[in-house]
Amino acid sequence: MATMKDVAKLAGVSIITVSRVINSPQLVKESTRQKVKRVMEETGFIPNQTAKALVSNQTRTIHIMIPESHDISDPFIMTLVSGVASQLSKEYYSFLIRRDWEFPYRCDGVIIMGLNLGQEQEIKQKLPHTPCVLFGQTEAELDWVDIDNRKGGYLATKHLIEQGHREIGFLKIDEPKRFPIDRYQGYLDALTEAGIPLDESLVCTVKNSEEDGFQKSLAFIEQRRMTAIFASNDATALGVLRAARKCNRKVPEELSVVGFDGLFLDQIADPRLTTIHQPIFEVGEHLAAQMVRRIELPDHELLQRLVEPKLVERETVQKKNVGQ
Amino acid sequence: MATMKDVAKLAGVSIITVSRVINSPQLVKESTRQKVKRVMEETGFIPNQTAKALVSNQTRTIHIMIPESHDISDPFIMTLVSGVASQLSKEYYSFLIRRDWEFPYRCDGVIIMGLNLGQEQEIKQKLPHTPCVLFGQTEAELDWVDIDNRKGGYLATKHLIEQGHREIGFLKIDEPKRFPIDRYQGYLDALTEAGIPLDESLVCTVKNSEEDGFQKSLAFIEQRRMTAIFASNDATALGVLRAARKCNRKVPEELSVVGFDGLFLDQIADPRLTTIHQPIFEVGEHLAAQMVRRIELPDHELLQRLVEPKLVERETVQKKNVGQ
DNA sequence: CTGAAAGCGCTTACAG
DNA sequence: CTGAAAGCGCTTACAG
Repeated sequence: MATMKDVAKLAGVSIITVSRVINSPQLVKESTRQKVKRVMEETGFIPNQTAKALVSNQTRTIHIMIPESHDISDPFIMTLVSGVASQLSKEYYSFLIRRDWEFPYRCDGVIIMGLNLGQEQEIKQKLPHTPCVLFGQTEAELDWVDIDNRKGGYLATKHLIEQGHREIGFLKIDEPKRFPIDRYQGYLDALTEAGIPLDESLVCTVKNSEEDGFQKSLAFIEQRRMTAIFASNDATALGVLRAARKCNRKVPEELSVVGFDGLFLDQIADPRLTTIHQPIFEVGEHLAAQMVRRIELPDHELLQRLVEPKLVERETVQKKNVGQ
Repeated sequence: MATMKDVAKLAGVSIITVSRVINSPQLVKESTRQKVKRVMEETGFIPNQTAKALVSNQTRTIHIMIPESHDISDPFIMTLVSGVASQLSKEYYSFLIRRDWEFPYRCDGVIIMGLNLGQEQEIKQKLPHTPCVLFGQTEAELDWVDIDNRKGGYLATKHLIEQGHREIGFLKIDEPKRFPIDRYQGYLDALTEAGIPLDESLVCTVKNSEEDGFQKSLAFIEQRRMTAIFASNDATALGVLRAARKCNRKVPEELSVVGFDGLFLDQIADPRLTTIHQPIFEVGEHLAAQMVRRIELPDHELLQRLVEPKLVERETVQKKNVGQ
């Protein structure tokens, strides 16, 4: 495999000139540049990035931090990872998945997901000299990409209101993260806009699972007289559908349901779930693009980007019946 | 960031001894080893892999070749990529996705998928000095991992036969790959075992799409008097379901259908599709594990592994009716 | 516009 | 059991 040394000798120039042709060609006289380029083609020269990395103290490798609590074979994670992989690869950065904070390898930057509220503050201590991009917005001075969860919550609730519903239950995910709060806020936004006062007895806190969605909404459905439920994600929405089946309340005729995620579960639900779709693959691409941006432009202003989710209408929402 | 030089000075040994403690500790006297290890901990020393890579001519980076004809956001590819990423990361190898054969970066090995029949022969010329692992079996002298497609085809057909079906249609994917042939062979195996002679008029060639599955099976369903169809993958099986709906043949009462893939489409089908599930995430893990194995043991014998698919029974197969 | 020289942080025969 | 020295293939002030 040809090295810069070989190319230099064949082109009758010094090794430095070859380096310049690659990294700052404008500094090299046209004719020498042509000559060097020709030799590079003839020899099939590929620069050794490892040597470059050593001298410039870069690795061209990104880590993506996925806490051990998340299953990598989950469709959400697979989609995010694929988006990151796709974009990084286009920019010729490689990456690997990291499951904890201790790690025996260096990298140029870390993409971080799954943080709890407040944990953002520790990031700078844990990774003092490493550029980071977070999946999830924060007040901290960090780069991030996030879904506009508040907008999503608003769209879901507004859709139900437009179908004539006024008694709309809300299942709030019980996790110390920001997204449940934002989705709840969006729910409030839509109610306020429509002049519907908040009935706190229609708001219920659930664990993030189909099972708890089922358990909680069982009691919930029987006690309250709501005509629609907005569940904070598709897993709990599936629980609602099961509970409705058990209570003999037909969906969507007697109960409308909207979920949030739109990755997979919405389509296997029976009936197909109307939901707010999060473009997670794109989020992964943005995370990667911002990571590379930050590495190559360390002094760039904060990179923070909100991605729009959108309503996907399927089979679980219907106009409120007159008798309902 | 501490270097080996710093550690050596603090431990009062030479830099070589530090290197030995890391790479071949058995060559170092117990007491010096302890001393060096302590200093490494105190200084939080992390070896610079880039420097190691340069001197040992390794990159600790793997490429995965996904031809441009494949969409990276397809669930099949996302699952495969995630399996590869997961396993490589455990072994501290990073990776990137490559879309063509020309590539300006070096790597320690290439995982290759999506090859057409016969293309395996060119691999060694295209990548003369790079270890490769293929997704897809071949006669060529190469490492590979594959789904046992013949076994899968056998399981699908046998399941239909056990339900009393004897006129079983087969949709053969029209691609210059090996898997359609293997699945067809499995179909023949099951027929032979049951003593059912092959009726070639029941075998139909289709493009790999829902649309062509629909078009071809339309005529197919009307002309023939088969009671069941085994489609070579879930996309074409969905086409069969649509065609059956159009011809007013109820599935599974009047027509049983089995697909192949079991990644996603099978669950969104209506009714839910009985299919042969391919464990693609695991295939990705095996590909990565074999890649690392080959790199670290270059003279190891050929690494070739067949992964078992399995039948997932859902709603599109029924016992053959007496009148059918 | 071009080049000689030092150095990035490791490993590896070779010597003792 | 331990160390001095060369070298992996690049980049980067510095000089001319």
